[in-house]
Amino acid sequence: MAFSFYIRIPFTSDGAFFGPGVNELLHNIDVANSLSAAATMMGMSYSKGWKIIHAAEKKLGYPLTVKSIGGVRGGGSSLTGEGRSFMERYDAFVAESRRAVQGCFEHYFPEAQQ
Amino acid sequence: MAFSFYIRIPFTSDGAFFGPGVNELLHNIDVANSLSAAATMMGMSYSKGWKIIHAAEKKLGYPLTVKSIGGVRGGGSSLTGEGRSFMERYDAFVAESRRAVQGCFEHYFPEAQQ
DNA sequence: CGTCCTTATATTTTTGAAAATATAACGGTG
DNA sequence: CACCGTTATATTTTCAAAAATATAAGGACG
Repeated sequence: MAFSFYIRIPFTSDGAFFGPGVNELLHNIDVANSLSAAATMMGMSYSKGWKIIHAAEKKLGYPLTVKSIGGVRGGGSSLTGEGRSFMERYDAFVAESRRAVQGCFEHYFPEAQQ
Repeated sequence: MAFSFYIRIPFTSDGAFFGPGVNELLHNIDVANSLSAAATMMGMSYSKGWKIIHAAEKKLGYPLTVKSIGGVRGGGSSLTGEGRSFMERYDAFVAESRRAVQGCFEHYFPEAQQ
């Protein structure tokens, strides 16, 4: 018996805006330089990916990605400095939190280990 | 800006079986001695409450509640020793985990504090 | 200037979860 | 023995979230 562990960062009380979904999108945008490709990589429709990024940027008040339309290869997306920073900090935050929670879990549910 | 924090404990990879919902149900059953009343207390239909408890007990392989049908006041539900233990340990697990995650969050997202 | 592939939305369709409803059994109590 | 409020389920209905589809615009490039 293991445990699953999700963290989302809501801006206000009206819902989460940053979680594993946005984070994975940012990672994929960083390698593909394309939101379209990033979404496809994770089996997500472009329109959903766009909505997620759009909502996160709106809540944060600053862009996570820079976009271009038209031109070579039709355009593309890449991370802003703030976008990369947010992604990296989110990664570290989740990894560290996970270690702590895993420790708590093993303490309180010893019968669950294997 | 705050963060939200959910922990669920899945038995296998096929989904969570114990989370805040079951936990709150157990707490309410403990004060009301009734699953019906417990569900109502949290704006949940009886049938949904029953399904949640039923699924958790099935996954765990032992009962969290003892039920009686008919008799005084129509019957009722109360916690088994294992049910109370699980609930108490879940409470402690979540509280301790939350403190740790809050610390991580403040470290990585200092701009989010107030 | 027509072709590509992308971003950017709006709109429609699908689907899966939640809610509501229905029915039965049970057993003290008046 | 009828009543009441509960557990126990199965079935139907509602509804909101997700997915799919559609349409437009942009700009390098051949």
